[in-house]
Amino acid sequence: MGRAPCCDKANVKKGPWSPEEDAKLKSYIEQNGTGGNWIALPQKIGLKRCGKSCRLRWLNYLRPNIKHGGFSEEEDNIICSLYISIGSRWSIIAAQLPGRTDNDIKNYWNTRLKKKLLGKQRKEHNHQARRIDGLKQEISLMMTMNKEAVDNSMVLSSNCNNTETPYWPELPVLAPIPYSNQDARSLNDHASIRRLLMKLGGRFSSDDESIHQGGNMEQLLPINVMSSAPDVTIYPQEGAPSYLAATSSPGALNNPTYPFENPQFMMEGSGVNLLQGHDQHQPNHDIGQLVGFNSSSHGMVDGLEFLYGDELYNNRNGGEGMTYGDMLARSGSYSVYDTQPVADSTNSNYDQLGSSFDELRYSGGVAE
DNA sequence: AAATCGTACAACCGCTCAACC
DNA sequence: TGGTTGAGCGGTTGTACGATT
Repeated sequence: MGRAPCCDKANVKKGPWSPEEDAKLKSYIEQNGTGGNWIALPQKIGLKRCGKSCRLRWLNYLRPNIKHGGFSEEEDNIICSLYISIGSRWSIIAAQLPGRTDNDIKNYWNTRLKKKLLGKQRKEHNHQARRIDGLKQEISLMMTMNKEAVDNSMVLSSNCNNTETPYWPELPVLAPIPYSNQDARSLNDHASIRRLLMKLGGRFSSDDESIHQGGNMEQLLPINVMSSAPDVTIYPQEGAPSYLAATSSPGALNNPTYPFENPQFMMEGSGVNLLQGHDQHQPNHDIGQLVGFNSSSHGMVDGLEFLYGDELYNNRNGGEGMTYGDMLARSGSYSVYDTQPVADSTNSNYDQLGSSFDELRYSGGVAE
């Protein structure tokens, strides 16, 4: 039994709005406001439209000071930055861009910005494939370097459109970030894009994917992470949900108030590693030992085909064994993890672990 | 010139949340 | 306290239009 429809679908007009309809709606709202009831509004003004449709039309098109198209570089950067930080919460992103609507930004992201980044990513992948050997040496070198040296080797750019280096937008996130189950749902769907953004030059940590897959960080096996670059760790304030803990982007290092002006958060300074487990002194293991890449039980890399290239993706689907370490090496990304071994990939915790590792500890950004 | 394809954007759908009764 | 309802949100679809074949 579904919920009752918000209006009589049979007597409601759908499709594009006519100028007459626009004029009716606009003039009424400008004179009387919405009256706090969108459902009743169309009847009041004699429009054969659903109230939801009226609301959308007003918010996305008729409202004063709405801008359409012509996104600036700065707006691109803000969108990228916020997407990395909070995912596809378009309404929050829109709140940071005066005159832009969530729908507009969503469309812009899906039709242009995402493709722009994907195109760049493909270029990078081809380039990186040629330096795999060197990369492996680089990884072991990096592991022995002190933190400052590693940090210096990271090329961080504030420009999304920079085609020469991986980028990480350095713009501050200004919005308070409310969180809800609904938010978690939406975050899941764009995880692969965020991975792309991470790979393009930054690091990102989030446990949201594990949450909406039914996971609970406290239920997971201890996971320890030793990141090779300084991070800022955000701790939820007492009383805030534990899943609010997140590691900021390197861009945050430039902004002492990053990432959220949100009383739910407190922040410890740079150079603090993300420690999600209990024992931070475990030896480092290749995560490939932990997460077999030929498992069919979990879509750990679903959606990553564009990130790692078709060949890689096909290998995985073809059942060829490939470790996560291999994947990292081939993709030109690397990470240094502390983990607890998992004996069996069919373990019931596997799904949770896979997604959690994937989200929590993916890091990228190899300096050219 | 017609058909096909790709892109951009408007609009719709279904869901969650919160207010209200 | 539980049910109902409207608002708001994000994902998806539909369509117009320009580019390409």
